[in-house]
Amino acid sequence: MAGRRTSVRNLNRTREKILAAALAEFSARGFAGARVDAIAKRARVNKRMLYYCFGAKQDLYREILRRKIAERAEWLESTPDDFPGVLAHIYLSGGTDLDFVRLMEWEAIDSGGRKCIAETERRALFEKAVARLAVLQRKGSIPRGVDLTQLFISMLSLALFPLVMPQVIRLIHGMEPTDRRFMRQRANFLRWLGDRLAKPARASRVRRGRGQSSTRISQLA
Amino acid sequence: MAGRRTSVRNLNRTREKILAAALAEFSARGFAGARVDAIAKRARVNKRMLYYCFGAKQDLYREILRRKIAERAEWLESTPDDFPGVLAHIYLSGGTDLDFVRLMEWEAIDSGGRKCIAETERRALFEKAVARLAVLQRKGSIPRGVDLTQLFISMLSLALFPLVMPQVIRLIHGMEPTDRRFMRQRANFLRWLGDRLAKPARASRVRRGRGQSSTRISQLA
DNA sequence: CATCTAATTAACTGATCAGTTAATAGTACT
DNA sequence: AGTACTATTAACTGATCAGTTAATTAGATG
Repeated sequence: MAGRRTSVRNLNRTREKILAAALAEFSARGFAGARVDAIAKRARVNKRMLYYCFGAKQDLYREILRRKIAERAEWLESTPDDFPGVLAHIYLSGGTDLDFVRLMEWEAIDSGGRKCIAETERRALFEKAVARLAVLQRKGSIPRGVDLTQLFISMLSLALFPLVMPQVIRLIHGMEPTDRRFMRQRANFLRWLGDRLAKPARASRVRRGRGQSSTRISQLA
Repeated sequence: MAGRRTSVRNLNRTREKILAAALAEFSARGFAGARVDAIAKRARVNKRMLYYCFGAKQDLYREILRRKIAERAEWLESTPDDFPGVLAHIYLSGGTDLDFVRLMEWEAIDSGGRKCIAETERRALFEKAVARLAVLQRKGSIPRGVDLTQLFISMLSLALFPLVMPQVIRLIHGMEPTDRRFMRQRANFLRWLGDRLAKPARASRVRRGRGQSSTRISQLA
């Protein structure tokens, strides 16, 4: 009767183990490359349980995507309100989540153009993010006339690319994109870049003194 | 004796047909997802001929990668010498080659971190590209103190991201990243961005008047 | 035209893998 | 302690796929 922790049977625990294993496997190998047997083995669960809990491989995959996207829903919502800082924040909060980036990459490359998971929600999320840029633009921290859609695409590009193309980072830089030193360098650079893009204040601001974002703009190594 | 074009047997022609078909198939589905039978069918060639001409699937794949990379060797070499223009040029000349971008993406995601094809050549190519940025920096069109490695990574990010993550572009923008109108918009934006990043001239330049790159910086839709 | 080699073919093989079957063991309730 | 249901298991199945076998045919050479 009591919910002892080492119970031999516990469907919820089994479910959680499968989800964790499936995230790892799908992130590593994508849908086509993932092996149901490998997920079962990783989860230390009989293969049959995957079908018992989640139905077909395809259903499990969708569930994993759905959950990861939900987990990242606040990603673009909780961005700081100063423009230059947003870029580095997006990078550090989303562009360093390996599983997330890889799942998005598999989604991009696996399908020729099928409908995405949670399409309407994601579209709404992006729209809201662009709207927030519009606010910043009206407040004057983004120059007038800039195409905000392209700007937003560029921000995601800058934030996600390192984990999307780790081999390119390795070839150019020599470090792994997950290396803490690399991440620090990149965040610094993105702060500098954000500053550059931000509209120079009407008066003679520009040189130092904004506190929030412009700490450490030295870009030497 | 004469090499008539409609000869029933012609190994070179067979080879070319296989290479073209393999590029399409590997670009679309990656190494693991590509089907040898599908390549043969696309090429209208008996499957056995793939093995006869190229050995195993793995060998054919490497050959495709090798060729595409060689084809793109001059990609970063032939960049214009003015800084703001380089970014848009990289985008238009490499970031719109779907097969190329997809092969790089498959390379990124397929392998856990195995050695890349043509690793030393590519490293040298990237090094040279960064060195060219250093020249521009010394000439004053890139601000002092900027981390050129990070800058270069950012340029590739901005140029390649749309084709790397087409579904994101679709969700944010509504258009396909291959759409001519999208490409024009993006190139314009990248010109603006390049201008922004470039060092403002010592005197009072900044407002208009550089000719080479700053044509069309209006960013309204 | 006889012969030899290079190009091409259809049919096969063994491995791998998603999904299924059917039997078994734990748990709750009476 | 019997009954009913739920979770778990091992073993199986049919499809798919990379790679192979062995036979066949086009064309060059003498």
